[in-house]
Amino acid sequence: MVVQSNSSLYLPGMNIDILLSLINQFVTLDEEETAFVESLVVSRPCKRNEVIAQSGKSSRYMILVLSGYVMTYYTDNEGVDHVVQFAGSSWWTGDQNSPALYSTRALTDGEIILLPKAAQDVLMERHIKFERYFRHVFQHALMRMQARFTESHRTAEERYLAFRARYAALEQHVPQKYIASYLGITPEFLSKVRKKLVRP
Amino acid sequence: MVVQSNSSLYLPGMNIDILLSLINQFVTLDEEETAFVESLVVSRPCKRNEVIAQSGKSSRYMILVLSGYVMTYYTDNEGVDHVVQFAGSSWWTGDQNSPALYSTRALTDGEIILLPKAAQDVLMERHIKFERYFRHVFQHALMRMQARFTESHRTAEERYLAFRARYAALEQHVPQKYIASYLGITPEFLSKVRKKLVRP
DNA sequence: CGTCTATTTGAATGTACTCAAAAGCGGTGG
DNA sequence: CCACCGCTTTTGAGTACATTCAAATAGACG
Repeated sequence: MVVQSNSSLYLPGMNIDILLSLINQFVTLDEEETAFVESLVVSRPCKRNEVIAQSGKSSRYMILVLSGYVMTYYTDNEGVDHVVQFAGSSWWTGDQNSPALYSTRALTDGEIILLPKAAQDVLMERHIKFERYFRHVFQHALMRMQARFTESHRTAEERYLAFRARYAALEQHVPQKYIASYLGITPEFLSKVRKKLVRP
Repeated sequence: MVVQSNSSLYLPGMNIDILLSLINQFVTLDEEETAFVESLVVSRPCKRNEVIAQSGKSSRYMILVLSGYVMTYYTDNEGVDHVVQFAGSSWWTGDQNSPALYSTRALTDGEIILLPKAAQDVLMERHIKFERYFRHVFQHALMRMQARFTESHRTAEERYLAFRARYAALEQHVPQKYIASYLGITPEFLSKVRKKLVRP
């Protein structure tokens, strides 16, 4: 009997390779280093709407998306969620703050790698290559965040068009209300912006 | 004859010590490493309104403020400046992008250390301690930028009150129009916010 | 199929902006 | 020392962008 399924097959050994090839684009790991990072990370599938990491917890992770999409968000004092970042395949997300300010939730079924914060510290401590790699990751995350901040000074319509251009693939998978949240506007207003773009 | 001056005396040798003690709070430099960093940085005074680094240039610097205040800003398509960051004593500023997106300008007379981007790369390449130190700097800059982004969702009045609480010392030295720019509002509106706070 | 959530639509409102003009303030030269 | 100039800040009126609230419609999932 053949089991039919839309979800991709889960093959533990294979997934770590995506992480290794990402790191190897920037530094070259030897056998010991490769084995070391493999021993510290956890690769696992995740289901749509699953909360992968919760704000307020002391357990923090760097999260690498292997397939599917996730979003990282915070919840303000009035209980409203604000999306900080979307992440697709080969993107890191997570939260450096302790306790964590942000939560991460799966937007689609997919697969992720979890690197616990303590394990990341051990990696960086033990091998300079990991220190270098994560310096690179943080440096680029900083630049992206600065760009995001800069964009927030433009109008909602401009931000939406820029979002579309950049994350075309995401729009298929993400409810509009989360896109509105990412853009910093209400779902109602995003609906009006979209309407105006179709027939101005 | 005695020359009178408000500006502090400029003593070349002494200034680097502030940089070294900053780094040594996080890693411990030996003699060679200390000499190496000393050989790569430039310490110099800066004058009010002087442009220390210019956007669009390929020459980029990490800038450490020793005394006085500086601001880092970008200029949008309409020619309007937007303040990204203020920096006071012991704060790093600068721009990782190439070519640079941001400019840095002195708000008061003061002293700064310039670390050219290429020199920073050499430092990080040669000694793991610098790699580690700057990873730490970037990681924290990222968290501050995330916090700044988060704040941008609150009202102008809330942002102004938060700014005041956090940068009380700065308010003395910075024209209101730059504070307005930092807060993402017009100078006119900041004036109205302030008026309302005095007599609501 | 029915229920629950997401999206659309409209009206009223609020927050912040633009433009214009007046008032305040600081530095400079006579 | 004062008067003037340029720049910053204040003030007001009118406007634009985005929100809130309410209700109707559309979609998704069990």
